[in-house]
Amino acid sequence: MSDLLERLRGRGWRLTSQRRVVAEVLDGDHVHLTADEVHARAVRRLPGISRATVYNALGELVALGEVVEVTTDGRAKRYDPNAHRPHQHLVCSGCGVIRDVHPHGDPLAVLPTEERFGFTVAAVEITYRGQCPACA
Amino acid sequence: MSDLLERLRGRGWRLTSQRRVVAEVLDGDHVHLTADEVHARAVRRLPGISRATVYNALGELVALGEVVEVTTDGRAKRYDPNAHRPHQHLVCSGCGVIRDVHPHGDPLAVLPTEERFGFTVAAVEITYRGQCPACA
DNA sequence: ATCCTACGATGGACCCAATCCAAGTCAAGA
DNA sequence: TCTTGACTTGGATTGGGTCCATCGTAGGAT
Repeated sequence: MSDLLERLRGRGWRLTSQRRVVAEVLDGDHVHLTADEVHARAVRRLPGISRATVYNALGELVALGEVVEVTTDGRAKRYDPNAHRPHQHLVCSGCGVIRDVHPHGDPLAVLPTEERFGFTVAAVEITYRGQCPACA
Repeated sequence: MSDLLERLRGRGWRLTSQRRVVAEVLDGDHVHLTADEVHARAVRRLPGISRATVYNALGELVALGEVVEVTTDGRAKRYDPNAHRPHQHLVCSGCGVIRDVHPHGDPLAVLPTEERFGFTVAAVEITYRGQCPACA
C-alpha cells in the first residue's frame, strides 16, 4: 500500500488525508466495491469525507491505472484494486458475488484478423456468468 | 420479423401496436440502440408511444431471449436484436462504435475447472476494446 | 517556522437512465 | 359484441453520478 502511495506521490499526486483513506480502503480488502461502499468505509476512517471526493479519487486512480472499473450488472460501477494482475471476472447470476479468474491463453489471440475490421485491439474484458455453489 | 411476432404470439404475448413497433424497430437495423434511441424510432412510426412502454417491451424481449442487453460504456444499456447468433462485441474507445465479432473456439473452454470455484458457468460476455480505423 | 497559492475538498444542485404507479385503454377469447 | 385482465400512459420517483462555486490545505518557497 505504501508502495501505491509512494508511486502516486512520485507522479505528482498531492497526498491529502482523503485520498490516502480512499486508497487504503481499496487496498484493505481484496474486493469489488461500489463507489458508495468505498464512501461508507472511508467515512468510518475519516468522518465527513464527501461522496464527490470519493468519486474524484476513484476516477483519478482509474486514470492512473491503479484501479479498474468493472460494470457487471448495469447498475453501479465497481472498483477493482487488483489492476496490476491481469484477470477476468466470474459473476453469480443469483447473488451477484464476483470472483477474479484467470482463463488459459491470451484472450486477444482468439479474435481473428478478419474479425477485427481494421481496429487496433488493445484490451479485452471477459465476464463469465453462472451460479455459485450457494445459489445453485 | 413476422417469425418473431409469430413466436411471441405463440408464447402468449399479447400483440399490441406498441409492441409490434418496438419489435420492428429492433429488427429494422442491425444495430445496438439505447432504449431512448429505440423510443425515438418507435415514435416516428407510432407517435405518442411512451418511454415506459418501450422499456417494458424491451425488458420482455430480453426475458424471452429474443434480444440481449449490452452495457459497453457504463452509461445507457444497448439492445442487440441478434440474440440467436452467438457473438461478442468490439468497441472503439474513441467514438464508441460497436461491431459484432466471432472469436475462434468456445470462450467457455478456456476457463479451467480449478478457476470455476464450483460455479456452474452458463455464459460468457466478451468486450474487445481498441481504436477503429477512423479514430486511430 | 511561516507564508503563499494553486490544487483539492465540500455539499448541494443538477443530470441522466431507469423504474414505479394509479388510472385509463384495448386485444382477443367467450 | 361483451368482458376482462393484461397493457399503456405520463408524471413522479429513484439511483448513480457529475458539476460548480466556495472554502481549505499540502507542500514548495523564503
